[in-house]
Amino acid sequence: MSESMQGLKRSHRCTEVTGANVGQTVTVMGWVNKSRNKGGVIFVDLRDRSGMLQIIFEEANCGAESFEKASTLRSEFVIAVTGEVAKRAGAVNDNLATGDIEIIAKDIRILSESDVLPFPVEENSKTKEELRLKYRFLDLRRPDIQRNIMLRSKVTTEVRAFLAKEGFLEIETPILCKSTPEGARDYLVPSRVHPGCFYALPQSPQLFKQLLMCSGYDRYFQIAKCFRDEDLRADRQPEFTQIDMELSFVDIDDVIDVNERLIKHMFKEAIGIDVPTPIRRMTWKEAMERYGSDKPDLRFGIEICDISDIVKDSEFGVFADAVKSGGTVRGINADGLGELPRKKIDALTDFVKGYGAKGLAYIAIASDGTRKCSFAKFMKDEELDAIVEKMGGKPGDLLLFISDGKKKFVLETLGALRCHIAEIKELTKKDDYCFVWITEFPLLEWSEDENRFVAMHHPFTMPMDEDIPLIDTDPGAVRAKAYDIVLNGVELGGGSVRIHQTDIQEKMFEVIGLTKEEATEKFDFLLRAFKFGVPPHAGLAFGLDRLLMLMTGADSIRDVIAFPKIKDASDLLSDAPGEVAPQQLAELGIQIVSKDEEDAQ
RNA sequence: GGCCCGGUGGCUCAGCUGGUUAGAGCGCCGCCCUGUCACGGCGGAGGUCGUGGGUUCGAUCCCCAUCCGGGUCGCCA
Repeated sequence: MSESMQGLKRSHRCTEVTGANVGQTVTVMGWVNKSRNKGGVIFVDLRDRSGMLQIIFEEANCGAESFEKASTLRSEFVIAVTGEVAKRAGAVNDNLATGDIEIIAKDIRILSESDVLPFPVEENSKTKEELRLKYRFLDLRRPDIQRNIMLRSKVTTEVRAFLAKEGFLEIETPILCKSTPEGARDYLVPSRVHPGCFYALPQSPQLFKQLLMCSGYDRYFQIAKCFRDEDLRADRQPEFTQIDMELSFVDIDDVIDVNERLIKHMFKEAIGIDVPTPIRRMTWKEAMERYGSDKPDLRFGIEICDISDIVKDSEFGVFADAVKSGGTVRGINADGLGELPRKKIDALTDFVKGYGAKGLAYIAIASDGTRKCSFAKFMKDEELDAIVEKMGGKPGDLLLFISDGKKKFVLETLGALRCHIAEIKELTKKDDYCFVWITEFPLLEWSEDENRFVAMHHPFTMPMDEDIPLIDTDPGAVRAKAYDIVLNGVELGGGSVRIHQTDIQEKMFEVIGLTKEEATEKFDFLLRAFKFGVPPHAGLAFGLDRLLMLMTGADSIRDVIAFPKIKDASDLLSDAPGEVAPQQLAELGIQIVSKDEEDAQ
């Protein structure tokens, strides 16, 4: 039985009723979180997005009919209650914001009933994600998820307020775009009017925001949906949201300055955290050498140490050969883990093997100073001493080493191991916010697959002024005016100063092996715009989902997105993607070729 | 595409070396209860152990395949 709310008006959300309202008559509406029937008195915890409020039903106050209705209440019924606010006659509930008051019900309407739930609507759900996502509308009722979603709204509101004050204009860019084959895989949308032609959904508004600079809008921002058809992770969804911005007549420091103030504002207003500024800056090279990552987690130390010099002439072939072949041997000191059982060390070996390492060498120093070393028989004592000394090994420490002919591989694997160790040692507190700017990224990266240099960021990224001459002589050494903002090992955002001079842009295309014709074909509209007066400009984009994940302490961005997709990019709630009618395909001029037919051709 | 983890009443889980009447807590249903808030008391219902095949006298358990979900490597300019 569902009743109408005709003639009723909600006067308060649940937690908007306070002690100041005692004696007043209020009307509240929401969901029955829980009903406790004591026989002659019925307590109902009413819930809405603001929180919880206790309603009390006694026949003497609400009459027989309402009391009878109250006795039928079950979890998640939607009700409207009119009653008088009162100080609690019984014990105060300190766990509730409204724990010292209650509503003495005079009248109740059951606006909607509910089936028995597939899982409880409660905080810290232990329910499998599969089920939660199938019933996402229920999952979204959980107070912790509601707080996440509401915080997300708070953050975007504050971003708009801050950037508007700073002179940014919010401008929308197209969702139906032209496919640009560089970078991630595009989501494609077939065109009905142009059979055989496709739009692409934007991976980011990159080219359009640069055009807006060309058009003189000066400072642009957008809360922009972006799409990438790549495999998902806990922090990657096929559609995600960026706080995207671009500024004219600026250089790196201007972008960093306004964004540090934005970060400060967001963290203060959203979660009450004071972010100290200026935020530390670290070059890409330093981050890689010390932490094995371009997004180092600086909540803990455990820095990487180079022992190549010590072992390059040793009898241990694995180490010596790695150095001789142009590689390196490096280690980290997992201090305090010297007594780690063999099984756990083997687990660490399996961990690095997951990254492709052939093995993990170790020196375990027991608390009495005795060493267990996986490569002791190949090493002279003085060599081992030198290694331990260089790495600051003390009794109780565990020294772990990786060697390989490729330095990048050694650093990245140790970088991952370093974070893994920190997790084991529980060094990563979620409310410890360690920001760092990573700067001076390489402009170019050598691609083994394509046997050419490719742009590390994108081909419009400006080289550092002093490195411009190197483009012709040593392209791999050129540093870019690119920067990432990193928080607790997560790449929160990134950007760059863009090239606005034709000669540098042409050089850039040349070095990545793009002919003038190819460049024109791929980036025609941007290059055309650049002929007609282009201001120096630079920009940055934050991953809003990751930002919220870190602010809320969620383990996955799925917990801060209202309707996320699962690992295979489908949606368990709506069942997207789905097949479409043959008629729809015919209109689009699309023919589905089955696997068998494809093989036959 | 590779590797790892999981799938047992509505939910969360246990189930040893293959033989159990397949259990527990919560939830659900019924009755009782006027100060509960993890309410309480009494009683009750509810399971093709993801699916298919195999081994075996016998499979929730072992093997193979497959589906579903999670993590991760590759991938993500």
